[in-house]
Amino acid sequence: MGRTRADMIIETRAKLISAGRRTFAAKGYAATSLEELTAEAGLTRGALYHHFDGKRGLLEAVIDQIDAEMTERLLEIFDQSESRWEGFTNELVAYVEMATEPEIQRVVLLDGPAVLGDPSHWPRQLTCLQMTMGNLQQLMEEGSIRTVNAEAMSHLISGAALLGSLWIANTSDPERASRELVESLMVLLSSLLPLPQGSRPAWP
Amino acid sequence: MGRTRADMIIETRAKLISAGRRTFAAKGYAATSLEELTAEAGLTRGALYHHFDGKRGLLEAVIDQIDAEMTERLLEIFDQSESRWEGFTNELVAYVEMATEPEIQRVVLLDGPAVLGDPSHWPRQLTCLQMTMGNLQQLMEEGSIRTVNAEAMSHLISGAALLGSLWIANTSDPERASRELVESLMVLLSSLLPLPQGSRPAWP
DNA sequence: TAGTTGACATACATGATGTATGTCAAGAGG
DNA sequence: CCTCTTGACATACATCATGTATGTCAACTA
Repeated sequence: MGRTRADMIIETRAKLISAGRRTFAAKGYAATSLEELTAEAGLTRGALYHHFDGKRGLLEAVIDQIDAEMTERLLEIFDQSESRWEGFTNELVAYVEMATEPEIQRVVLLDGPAVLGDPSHWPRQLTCLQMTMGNLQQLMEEGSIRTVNAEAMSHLISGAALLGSLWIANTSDPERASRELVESLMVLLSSLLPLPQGSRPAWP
Repeated sequence: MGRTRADMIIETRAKLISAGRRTFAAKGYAATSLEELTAEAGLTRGALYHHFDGKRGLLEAVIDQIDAEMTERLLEIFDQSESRWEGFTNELVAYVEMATEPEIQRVVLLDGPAVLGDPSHWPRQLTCLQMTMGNLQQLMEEGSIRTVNAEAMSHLISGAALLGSLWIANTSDPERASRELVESLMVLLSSLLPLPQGSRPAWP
């Protein structure tokens, strides 16, 4: 009933990931020293190199954990929505607001792609993005939205949300920016709704 | 008529920026050694630290130069278009395709934001982004598109284009992905066109 | 109880950045 | 034409970060 060995391992990994989240978010990946990161966790670099594949490996683990939390939060929001379309849009709005949090923005959205490359090719690619694409496909099958290429469209939409969040977080009045961005986002998303026959004007 | 001193300086800076473009694009910012970068330019790190504010400073200069070239190419495309709306969309399509080039993608779109932060707050913020916003405002004044917040919308659109390009460049069939992405992008942009009265259905 | 595994710490080698100092040619002035 | 000063660039040095190799001691196994 005392601390078994496996428990210690789990605890150590958790401490390292936790310190990683704090330090990466506060100082950025490049400016983070593993020495002080591990010291903050009450460990040494030896532990880190034993459990993870170096600095990169820790970043991957940190991003995985943050992504899991994001997914959970988004799923909850989706479940509380009335329709699938409403859930889809609510999720995106929530995503934009979440992406304003420094931990997510700095670690997942800025350093992540720079260090690990294209998010859609990560080992465990961002579950949030997959949710967006899945929703699009379901909505198309339901006939709730127009037929488009779900993959391409989901990348466009998540990209819009990403840069939008970056803008919000760095503006002097984030509240106002957030409202304006969500409003504009809904305009863009409205193009997914099915067209009444012939109602769309030809481009000027 | 011989090499004057000012000419040498310009030449040296150009050599450093040129080497920076190559090396940053090929190996990424973090993995680039200033020693080999300057050696490739036939110089030493002393020259670099004399002319630029360290590694960051060189990156800024490199991005400035690339951005200037992008702007030039985009302006040309805009000028060859019939209407402002067509110029706007042509520009975006061209942007997506340009952002597929490794130099632009790696240096400007991945490492740039990670090292220098939010692009819209860069010392000389990306001219391309400003062009998008300017176009939106003009189109709104003309009455060619609906009234939206130009700033928010331009961030959304450029973000969509950015992540879309990232996807294209890392897919196994870039040609096909490019077509699909442009098609989806045009769907999203169609939401900017003015609505015939009451033709837009309420959301389900 | 003794032996083995492995979690983690310590020690070391390598290389990168940034800075301080040195050198030598280009331009200014008498 | 000669000297002095400026500054473009190179060299030398200090610091520090990563990664790896080695060591140690507690936990499981037989």
